[in-house]
Amino acid sequence: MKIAPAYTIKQTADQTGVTEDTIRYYEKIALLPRAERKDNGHRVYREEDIRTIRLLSCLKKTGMPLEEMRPFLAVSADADPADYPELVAQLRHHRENIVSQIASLQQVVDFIDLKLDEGRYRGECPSEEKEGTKKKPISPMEMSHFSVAGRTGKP
Amino acid sequence: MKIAPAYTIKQTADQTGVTEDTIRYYEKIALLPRAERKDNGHRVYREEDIRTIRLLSCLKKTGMPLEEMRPFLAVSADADPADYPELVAQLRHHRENIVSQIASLQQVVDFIDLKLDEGRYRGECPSEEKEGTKKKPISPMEMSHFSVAGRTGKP
DNA sequence: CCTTGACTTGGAGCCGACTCCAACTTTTAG
DNA sequence: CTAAAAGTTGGAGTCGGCTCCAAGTCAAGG
Repeated sequence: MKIAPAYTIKQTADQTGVTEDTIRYYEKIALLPRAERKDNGHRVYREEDIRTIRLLSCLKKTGMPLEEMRPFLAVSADADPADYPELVAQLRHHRENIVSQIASLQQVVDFIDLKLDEGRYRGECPSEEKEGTKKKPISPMEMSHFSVAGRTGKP
Repeated sequence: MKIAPAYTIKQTADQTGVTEDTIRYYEKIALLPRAERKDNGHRVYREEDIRTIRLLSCLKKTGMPLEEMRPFLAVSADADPADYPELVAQLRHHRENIVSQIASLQQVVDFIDLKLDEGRYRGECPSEEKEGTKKKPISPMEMSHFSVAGRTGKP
């Protein structure tokens, strides 16, 4: 039998980058299962809990609302996903979302790169083309957004 | 001179997937520049505006707070980024964030795939291993999160 | 024995981002 | 001429996600 290392809420907070308050909050709304307690009532966390919290934190960074994280926890927790076909569907659905989010993000990165490069070798010629006229035929990878009105409400 | 197509706020909302209310709200907080008006006071949007709104929407999906989007608008709007070194720094900073977000998301996708596969060819043997025991040595690409306690508070 | 510190709880308050509303004007259709 | 549709404004309300108390418990140190 090996000793399972245990952590206080503070240590857990430090390790995950999620505040104690937030961890308690997640437990309150049952996003996290009720943590095991010591005799004195203090919460005890294990490695797995920390991994879960990190997963939540990671999902959160991607803008996912807490409610949508529940399916992940269900799978993460114990479940054999195959037991819950509905859950599997949800997961697949989320996978799609995330994949398309990655695409979105990649576009934003491209956008930034484009803008940064653009600035780099365009030596401040007084461009006065009024509006909407593309200044330069940019790479085939334009894809979507960017480049907007000249009317920015500047004096 | 070619005719620049113009859109109502409703059309704009439809095209961007952002509600009219939200568009007005963005204008109110000056996240969008004050839209041009017709004689009757109605807002008029152009292609560029629509692109901008889509960019906002895209950034929002990634969980970015509205305030952090302002630099993007500045660049998107008119600016030669090179003129504003501070802005360039911000952009680079955001680029980093986004790249690491992509990595996070990729991990989540891997996580899902792993879980889905796991379920696929594990044919429902009555697993009763109590807790935390990894059921199977999984791929070298474990990387981070997932797999959590068996204590999920389920009846 | 008393303080300090790390924890507990319940609940209040806060901020960001909408979302909804009432009151109003204008345009279009019948 | 009236009514419906689509817009305007300012402001209030809502909701998610924390964040911050106050009051209390317990454990160890001086």
